[in-house]
Amino acid sequence: MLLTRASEYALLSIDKLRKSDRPLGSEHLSQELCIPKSFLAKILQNLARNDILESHRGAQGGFSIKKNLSEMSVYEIIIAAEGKAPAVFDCSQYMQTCPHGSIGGCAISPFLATFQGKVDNFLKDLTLEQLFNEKEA
Amino acid sequence: MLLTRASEYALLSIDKLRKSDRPLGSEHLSQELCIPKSFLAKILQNLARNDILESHRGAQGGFSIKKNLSEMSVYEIIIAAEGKAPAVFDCSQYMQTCPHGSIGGCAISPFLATFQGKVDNFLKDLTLEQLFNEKEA
DNA sequence: ATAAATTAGAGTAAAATTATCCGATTTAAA
DNA sequence: TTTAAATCGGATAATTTTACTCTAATTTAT
Repeated sequence: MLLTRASEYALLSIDKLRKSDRPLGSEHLSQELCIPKSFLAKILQNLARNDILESHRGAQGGFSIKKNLSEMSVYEIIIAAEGKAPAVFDCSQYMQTCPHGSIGGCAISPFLATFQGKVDNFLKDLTLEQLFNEKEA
Repeated sequence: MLLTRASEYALLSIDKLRKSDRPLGSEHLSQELCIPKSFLAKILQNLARNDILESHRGAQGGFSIKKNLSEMSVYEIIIAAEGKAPAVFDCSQYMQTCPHGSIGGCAISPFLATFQGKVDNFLKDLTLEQLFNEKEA
């Protein structure tokens, strides 16, 4: 409900790209990471469309990192990779059908909205630099 | 990959139970919350098995809250409701099949483990009391 | 006793994710 | 300017996960 493989593949690709001084193609990345090529290509395209990566078409093309890692939050990677904001719960589907309305949506159960907000803040504050550079405990 | 409706239903049920002075049955909760009865019953059972709720069998039975809200973390609710710890990514599936091993598991891509750890800490530090009582901004 | 309620597990249906395919377009380099 | 490398995009198929159902047994207050 929150993160799928698209985000995982995105992070793994970015990790490879940040270590490379030249653009890497989806073919190359898919082989090294053992990710289906066409699927990865689509994810990389999404990242490029959201200004996280830069795409270089044509021969010797590929993708390279566009922004500084410290300026990239996990939150925006997820949005780009999955095509939508990470939703903890789908808290809008009930309103119409539930007569009592006691479950209905984050508006009526505000603590769900509180939860979502806390998750959002957590993901927005978490930069890629933190992920990649942090020493393990 | 992280949270499903089971967790959502668990939280909504707990919110109802905390406001009631007597046990509420799965039938009652399912109607008020518009959640399928059999499905909810299973979730409540799991919560009871993990000492989050107390089950009262027989006539006039139902479920009641066992612990103090300030002692319950969202993390343990999730584990009880979903039957397993919340995994950000399934970072162990590659090792065997990927010849390069460059993706393989959190051990080889330690930043995935870092990410998982940060999410775990976030969820463990978040108590139900915080969720239910916090004023919205 | 009886009715209300939990307990348990297997099985099914629906939805989302993951992946593939194919052709078109772009572009660097020979 | 030809060629090959690479991205792009839409449709669709396969797989996995989630969500839910059904049936039946067990427990227990009244």
